[in-house]
Amino acid sequence: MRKQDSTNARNEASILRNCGMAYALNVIGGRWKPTILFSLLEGKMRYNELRKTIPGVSERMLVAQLRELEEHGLVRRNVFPEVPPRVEYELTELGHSTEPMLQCMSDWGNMHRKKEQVIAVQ
Amino acid sequence: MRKQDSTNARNEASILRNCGMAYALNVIGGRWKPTILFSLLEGKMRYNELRKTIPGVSERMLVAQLRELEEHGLVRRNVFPEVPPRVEYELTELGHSTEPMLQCMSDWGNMHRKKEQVIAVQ
DNA sequence: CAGAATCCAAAATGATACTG
DNA sequence: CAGTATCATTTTGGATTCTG
Repeated sequence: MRKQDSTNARNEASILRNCGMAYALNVIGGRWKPTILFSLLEGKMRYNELRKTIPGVSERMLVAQLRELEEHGLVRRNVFPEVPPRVEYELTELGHSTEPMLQCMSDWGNMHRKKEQVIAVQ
Repeated sequence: MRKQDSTNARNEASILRNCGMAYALNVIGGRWKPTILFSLLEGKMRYNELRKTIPGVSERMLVAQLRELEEHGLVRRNVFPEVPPRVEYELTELGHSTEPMLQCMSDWGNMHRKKEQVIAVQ
C-alpha cells in the first residue's frame, strides 16, 4: 500500500466521521442556538423572559433562531389566546436530547475560562 | 417573595449559567472550528491533508480559523524549514480537552440524522 | 506546498420604530 | 407582550492571482 492510498483512506474516513458533526452544526450551530437551548433546559419560558436570560440577543435574532429550532423539532411554541398575548417556549423530547452535548460545552467553558470573568455572549 | 423577584432571580441564575457556554462558543464556535478540531483529534496533519477532510472549506477560511484556534491555544502550528514547505497542525493539551464536547456533538448528529444521509458541511 | 493579497457577493446580525 | 418591518452594518465566504 502506497502512502497516497493510506492518506486517501484517512481522508475519506475523516469526511465520514465529520458527517454527524456537520449535521449537529446544522441544527444547533450558530451564535445563539446553544444558549437558547441551554436556557430552555431550565424549563418553559415566555419570550421576554427567555430574552432576558440571553444578554446581547436582539429581538430579531431570538425570534429567527426560535423559528429554526421549531422547524427542526427541538422547540415547541405555545401561543395562548389572551390579551396581552402570552407565548411560551419549551423543549421537545428531541430538544431535551441535546442536554448532554450542551452540558459538555458549558462545563468545558466553565472549566477553562478564567474564574473571575463573567462572559456575556459576544 | 413576589413573582417578579423569583423571575429576576431565575434570569440572573440563567445568565450566570450561560457564561461557560458563551466562553465555549467564543473559542470553538463558528462554522468550521468544531470540524477542524474533530479532524485533528485523529492526529497531526498537514495543511492540505486537513483541508481534504473538510469538504467545502476554502483556503481563506481554513487558515483564518486555524489562526484563531492557535491564538486561543488549542492548536499548535509546526513549520518545517524545507522546500517545498511543510506545515503540520496538531492539537495542544487544551485542544485535546475539547474531545468529550466534540464527541458529544458528533454522536448526537449521528444519532439523529437520517442514517442514509451523508452530510457535507453547509 | 502553504499560504497571502485582493476584490466582490452574500449572509448574518444589529438598531430602531412600529403593530395586533 | 410578542413580535414585524425596515434599513444599516458586520461578518463570512468565494474566486482568483500571486509568492517564498
